Amino acid sequence: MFVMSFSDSYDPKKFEPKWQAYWEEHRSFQVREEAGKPKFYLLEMFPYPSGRIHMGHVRNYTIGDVLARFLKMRGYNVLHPMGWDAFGMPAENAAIKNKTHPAAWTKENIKTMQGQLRRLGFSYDWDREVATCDPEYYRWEQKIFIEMFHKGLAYKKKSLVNWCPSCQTVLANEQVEGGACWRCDSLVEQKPLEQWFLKITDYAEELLQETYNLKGWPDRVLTMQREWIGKSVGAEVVFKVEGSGEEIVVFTTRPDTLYGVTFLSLAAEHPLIDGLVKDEAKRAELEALRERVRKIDRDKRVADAYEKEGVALGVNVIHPLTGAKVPLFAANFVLMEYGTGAVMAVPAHDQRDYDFAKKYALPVQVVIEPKEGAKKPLDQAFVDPGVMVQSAQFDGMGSEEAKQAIVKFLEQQKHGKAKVTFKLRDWGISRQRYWGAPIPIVYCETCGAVPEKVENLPVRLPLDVEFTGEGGSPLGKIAFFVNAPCPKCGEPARRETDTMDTFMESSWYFFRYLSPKDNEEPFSRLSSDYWMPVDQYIGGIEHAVLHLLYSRFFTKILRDLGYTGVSEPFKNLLTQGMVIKDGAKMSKSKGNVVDPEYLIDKYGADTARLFCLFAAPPEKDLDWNDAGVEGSSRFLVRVWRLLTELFPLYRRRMGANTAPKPALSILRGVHTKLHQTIKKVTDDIQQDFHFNTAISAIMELVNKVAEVPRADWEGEEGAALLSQTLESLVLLLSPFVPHFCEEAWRNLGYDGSLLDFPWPSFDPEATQADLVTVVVQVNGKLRGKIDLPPQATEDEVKHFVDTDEKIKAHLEGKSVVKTIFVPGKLLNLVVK
RNA sequence: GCGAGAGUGGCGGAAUUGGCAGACGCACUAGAUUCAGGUUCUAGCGAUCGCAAGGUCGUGGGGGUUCAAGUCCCCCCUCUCGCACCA
Repeated sequence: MFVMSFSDSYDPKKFEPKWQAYWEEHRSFQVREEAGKPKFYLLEMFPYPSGRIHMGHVRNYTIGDVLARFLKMRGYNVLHPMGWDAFGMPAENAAIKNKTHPAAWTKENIKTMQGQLRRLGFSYDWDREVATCDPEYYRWEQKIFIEMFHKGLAYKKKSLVNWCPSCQTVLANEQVEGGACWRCDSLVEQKPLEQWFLKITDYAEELLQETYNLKGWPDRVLTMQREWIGKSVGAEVVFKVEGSGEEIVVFTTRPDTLYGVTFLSLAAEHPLIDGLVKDEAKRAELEALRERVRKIDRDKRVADAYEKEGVALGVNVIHPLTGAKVPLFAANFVLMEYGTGAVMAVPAHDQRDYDFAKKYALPVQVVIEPKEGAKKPLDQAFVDPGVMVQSAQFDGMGSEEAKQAIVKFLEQQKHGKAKVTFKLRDWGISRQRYWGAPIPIVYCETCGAVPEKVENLPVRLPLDVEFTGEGGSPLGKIAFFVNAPCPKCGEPARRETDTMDTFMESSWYFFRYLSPKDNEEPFSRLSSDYWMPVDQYIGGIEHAVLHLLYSRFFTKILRDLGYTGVSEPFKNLLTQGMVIKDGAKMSKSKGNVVDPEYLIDKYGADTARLFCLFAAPPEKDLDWNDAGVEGSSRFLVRVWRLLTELFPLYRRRMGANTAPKPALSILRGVHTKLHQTIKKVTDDIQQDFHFNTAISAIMELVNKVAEVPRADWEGEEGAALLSQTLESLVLLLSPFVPHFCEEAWRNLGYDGSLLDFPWPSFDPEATQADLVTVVVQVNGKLRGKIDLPPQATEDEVKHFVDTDEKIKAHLEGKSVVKTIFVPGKLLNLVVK
């Protein structure tokens, strides 16, 4: 039924589609829970269906595919799903521009991109495919939202929010980068709006603590998350305003400096200011300050670029411990969003306060001195720990120790308390856009905001909508959507017209893959208990604090709602580098895009895959190089030709994993190299994903095999080794270039797929070469080399040295004072 | 400014515990095959001195430890990324 032959030249077009169809028909990558096998959940970040696959996708998914295939051959039950992050703004923009519908546009793109992924031969279980715009997907998100609402984890609040004027919608804090929109780079404005929020701050401490247990994540991602969460331990201190009942609460991380407070600074927008300042001239001055602060916001704040300035409010506050009167200022460097929007100023021990005090000639009161004695005069703030001075009963205490002591004292005196502050804010998830999952809430005159009944879910996004491109969500204009009965009292009410942030969908899609067709619940607990957590997650670094933080948060929510037993979704994370060409990230605007489909057409999918893997290790940026692609293609042609040439000598399964070490020296070399290569490829794949070195090791093996004269393969020993070598070679290459290897495997005479064969194994003893090069150095400089058995002794190497004229020349007239011998490596003679 | 990472031929990149720097590939050069080009094959390919044998230098710069440093320590420079007045 098949021909044992390598008669044809390498022509990927002829067999790549055939093998894709084979895997499909045989459901080669379909998996289910199996008790007998170790499980491995391998996940790559699912794409936004923008229209076409780009090189970044090819790289990301090829990296994942190598692992998936490798692990499958090593006996793991590998879950490797794929889906679509299908809601989002580009669909809406395209709809307006091209007079189409976001749903149609998205569906079309998914179809195209799915075809492209298939053409690359990725090993997905397509039966688990998920598209987040499917009502059967977002239905469960709505249910989870409602459960969060009931637990007080989803709530509505009016506040200043980030508004992108170009996207015409609100952005979460995580989605503002340097004051600009993460998607379109427009400058973000602040706008007061009523919005739905998720209480991620309830999980701030756990999200932070767990970062210390995520051993399989890159440090830099964990650091970014920790900084984003931004925990500060300190205290709140209450200052009474002189001549008024008002109190001002400040947050400080330096309670040890409390006796050094010489004034107080409020944020320009602090709500107490208006009540405290009656003077018209002062009010005008304040207004000018606020205007400048707003402008700074717009121009992106750069710490050093703006001088500290402020307005004296003409009001004093009372120091809670000393009773001293200290003046109150509004200052441009105090942020309303952080802490309490009010700061106690200690110029001696905080550089900002010091700068401010110098400018306005305010007193500087030292309360901590360095252990080695005070430096006078102070020309900048002293911010290090030291010894307490001028601090009443705390004098002489170490400042670190005094932090706690002073907080304790404040608590006793009821002037303050210990306090922990986070930079992390609650996650605003309302979006004033159409193409997203509806927020399942109905507003009723009498009952207020009421969640939709769970049995009525999904709240479907209406598809019959006009796209005009004019501001605002079109949902508000659709009467049959907006008008809904109150789920509680049944009276006519109005539906929420905002949709959910699309990061909601991507925060739990990896759970939905576990039972994607479940119509009882979001996903089954059983499948989650079997598959979760994701063993290896692969994707771009750009989601370090967005998607990856939200997903961690959602997982904890799902745990607390009883859906899963895991607290962290991703055990190991690999962040792959970008694809660079001509010094810049590939992008349409730069005009340096290479279309993957063009590559497949020209060279075949295997070449495209091979180049992505060979050009750089996964975590580094990949520098695109058209000539390099040629090289990868050439390598495959070369291997194919080698197989074709050697095929007549090949005898199937003759020494498949047992070929003994031959007597002939050149074959012994191949035998050693083969075992070394199996070891190296295996280690490189599973230890650090360094596929580039794995591939170069295979290239070396191929070079070695090609050097052997044909006649040397002909005896029994040679044939056994040839059998093992060729079969191992094909199996070792198969995770990287699967179509090539399946076809080669078949040509070698096998029916079916090589996926059913085990990964080659090696004999550690056989990796040891007969001879190793021992280096001879004189005074650390290389003077000679000799090939000797690895166990050669120092005396044997010295004996060689005595017979080598070149080395002897360097020893002429000198005496050896010391020798260093590293067996199998080198001999270093130190002479005088 | 703070934090993290990186700096190795013309290029992408390799180098267990410190032990032959430059694996593998690309580009390039010469030759062979073909002869229209391409493909393929052989050889060369860090710099420098030398006819050669061979020598000297060489992993951003400077110092140090060591028999031996790309690798360890100290100082400096450059680049990339992240954070950016967070009290």
